[in-house]
Amino acid sequence: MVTIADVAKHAGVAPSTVSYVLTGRRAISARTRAKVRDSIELLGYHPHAGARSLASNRANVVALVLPLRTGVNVPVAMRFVLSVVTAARERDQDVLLVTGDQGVAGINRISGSAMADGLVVMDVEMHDERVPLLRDLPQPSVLIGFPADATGLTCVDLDFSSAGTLCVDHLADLGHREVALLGAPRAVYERDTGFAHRTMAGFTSAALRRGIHATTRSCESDPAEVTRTVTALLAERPALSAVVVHNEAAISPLLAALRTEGRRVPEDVSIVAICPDEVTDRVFPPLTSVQIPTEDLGQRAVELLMAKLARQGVAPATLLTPRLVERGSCGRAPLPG
Amino acid sequence: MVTIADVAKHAGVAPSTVSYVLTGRRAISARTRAKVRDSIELLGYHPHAGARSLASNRANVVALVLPLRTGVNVPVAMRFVLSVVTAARERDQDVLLVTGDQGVAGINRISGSAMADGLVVMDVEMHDERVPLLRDLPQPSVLIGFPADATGLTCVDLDFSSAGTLCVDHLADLGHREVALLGAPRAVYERDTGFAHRTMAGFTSAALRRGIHATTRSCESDPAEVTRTVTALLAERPALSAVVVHNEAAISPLLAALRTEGRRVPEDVSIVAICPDEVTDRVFPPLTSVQIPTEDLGQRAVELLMAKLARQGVAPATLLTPRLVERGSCGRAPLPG
DNA sequence: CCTGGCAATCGAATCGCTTCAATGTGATTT
DNA sequence: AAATCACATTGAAGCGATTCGATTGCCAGG
Repeated sequence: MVTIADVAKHAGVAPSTVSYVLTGRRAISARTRAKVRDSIELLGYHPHAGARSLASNRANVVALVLPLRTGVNVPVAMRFVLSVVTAARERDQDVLLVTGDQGVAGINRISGSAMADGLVVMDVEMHDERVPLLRDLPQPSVLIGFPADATGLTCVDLDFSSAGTLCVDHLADLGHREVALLGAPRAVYERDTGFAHRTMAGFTSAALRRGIHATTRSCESDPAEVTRTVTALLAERPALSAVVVHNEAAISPLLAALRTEGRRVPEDVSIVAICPDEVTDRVFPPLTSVQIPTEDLGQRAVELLMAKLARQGVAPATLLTPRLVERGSCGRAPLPG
Repeated sequence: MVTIADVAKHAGVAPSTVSYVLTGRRAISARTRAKVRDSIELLGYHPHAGARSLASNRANVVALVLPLRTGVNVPVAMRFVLSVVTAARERDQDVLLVTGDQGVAGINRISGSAMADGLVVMDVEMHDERVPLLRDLPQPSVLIGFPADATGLTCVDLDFSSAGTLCVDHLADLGHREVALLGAPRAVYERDTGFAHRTMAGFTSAALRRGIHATTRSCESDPAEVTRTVTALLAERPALSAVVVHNEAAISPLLAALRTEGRRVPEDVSIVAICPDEVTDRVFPPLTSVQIPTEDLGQRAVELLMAKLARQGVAPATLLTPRLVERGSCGRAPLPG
């Protein structure tokens, strides 16, 4: 193994000088810097991560805590993971993957052993057992999603309440008088997941304000279940003219079910999806949607974490404003009767 | 931070004794062991990962190299990731996630800095630029998938060639005379991915041997594209009575397209899927399938890696035998005409 | 010519753990 | 009672980086 001493010897300088060239924490003359860089290149030197972390108290590793619970949409979760990894790498951090079942014990282990300098925590529930723990961890953390009590934490999320509102307003503006929300699987609501509840709250309160009728339904990811749910919904609410779908796995089956029932989109039923952009494009017809900016959220989370690591103050809450993109799956409400 | 010295003082022993209790590398009396364990518990001690890795040359970290290329099915990839993480944790290893774009540079960095003791490499191509690199890395590695030249490497995979054969034999036994393979997206073949080619080879050679007609088609993941591909296929091959689908994303759209075309499963068309079990259950009708044992593969990969780390010899190639599970999507071939 | 100040570089201590040679301690054998 | 042995434990030397105070060389100002 090539050590810093080898590089130093080869370049004819002291080890500390090599270190300063690498970290840039002290001024080093251009000549020396070049010499050292050359030696590093030539010898193929990589600093030993363990040694570095021991000496500097910085591991240059971010832990990504990802409890893949039932009901979470895996491709969407993966988009977050990718954006976090990408953003982290841009800042010279590596990513340690801590998955669900490890839970609180996993966080304790990672934190206690100083494997990571900070944590990004995904899939946060309203009453998450990890939250009190994160609050008094020595390492900083950023949550993607909001728990019920976010004091002392840094959280990032889309403003799902506004997203719900935005959908209703869009549909109400088009004259719809009766709308429905096809939500996440039941399990997601039952464990009190913020984004699901908040969307629903925004949705129903906006409907109230606009004086239109709103139905909400949880919806499993199994296509057969979706079909059943949709069919039942259409039967129960004959005047229903628009559906907001906040469940990536339900989108295709929903469209198929409507086709089977002979309802055209958007002539008979308007649809707004709340999901990442990539999903809406993979489907026919393309859906008007409120975008979930996974890329952006992951990146923000890492940015905030880095800021906290640099002991800069950061906003405790970052709520991204939702944007509705029209793609033609919404039309004016059909005349009653 | 609680250090090993603190624990030692608290337990009234030498630091080295604490270390030996932790690693079990030397006999320590039951009494001392208990004392030390208590102190560890009481003080909430976690060994500093960096210090440990520096002193012992072992990071207790496995790097998972996951280039999420276009065409790979994300949920399936995630199943592998989960099984690797789970298996790793059972062996007290953590998992560092190295994603695609980092490629060769990423592997060099991880290896050079001794961040990980070994690598699990996914999504291996036939002519993968990472392969020669892995061959002379100081750290051991295990590939999930086979490159063209696997000498000097340890690889794990399902025997996809047999899987292709198995499907054809099953269908031929049922009297089918003309079958088709709906494969991975074109990009996957173009970059010479082993599993896709091998399935195809097994499929076509078995068809040849059984004297039945075989068509093969690559197939994009976009549902609209799938529909197009299927429709064209049915038009071109009017006598086609069975389809083998080796593309998770194509399954639902395929079934939908057949329904649209008025072909019943299995009365008019028999279907065999090659995919993880979870996929076949989420679909109606349940599909007869050759299972891709993601769980098993991930676990094997980690097992092999651990064996290599322990300097035990391991088989260079592990090919799991495919199993076909009947679920009722295959029937006897309809009589011609 | 000496001094003060600045920039660049060096040397040594330090981080927390593992490991190995050495030591202590009874029990067993001679 | 001395010698031997196995077992349990200790002390000190690293592992490879960072970091801080000290040192060097050089130039401007007096």
